[in-house]
Amino acid sequence: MSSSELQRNRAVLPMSTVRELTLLTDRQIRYYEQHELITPQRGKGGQRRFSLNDIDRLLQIKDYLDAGDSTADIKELFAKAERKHQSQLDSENSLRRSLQDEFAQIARFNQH
DNA sequence: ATTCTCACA
DNA sequence: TGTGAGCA
Repeated sequence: MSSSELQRNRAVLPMSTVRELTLLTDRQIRYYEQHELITPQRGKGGQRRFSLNDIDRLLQIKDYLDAGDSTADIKELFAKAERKHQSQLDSENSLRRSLQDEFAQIARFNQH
């Protein structure tokens, strides 16, 4: 996992910041969490700590909601996107392995 | 001061 | 989804 990707997942933002960045009310943000559209971490005193990816998710939720999708629809859309992303990574790894194998073969061949 | 949970004249 | 109460 890349360094920037880790940073986007660092949950450090408090409610107040997320509220302003997304233009959503804290009431709505908690509501979406209840419906498992986001899963922010918790800090001291049980307070939510959001990451940049959480912000991104919230922005997407806003768009989908405007487009007429229900919270259940959105949850499924995210799950689908996640599965797609995962299979994408899998095929990349598989391709990388076969290339490494081929190079290893070539290297062995050149030694003889 | 801020956020959290829970309940609802 | 909004609002107010009572905590931490």
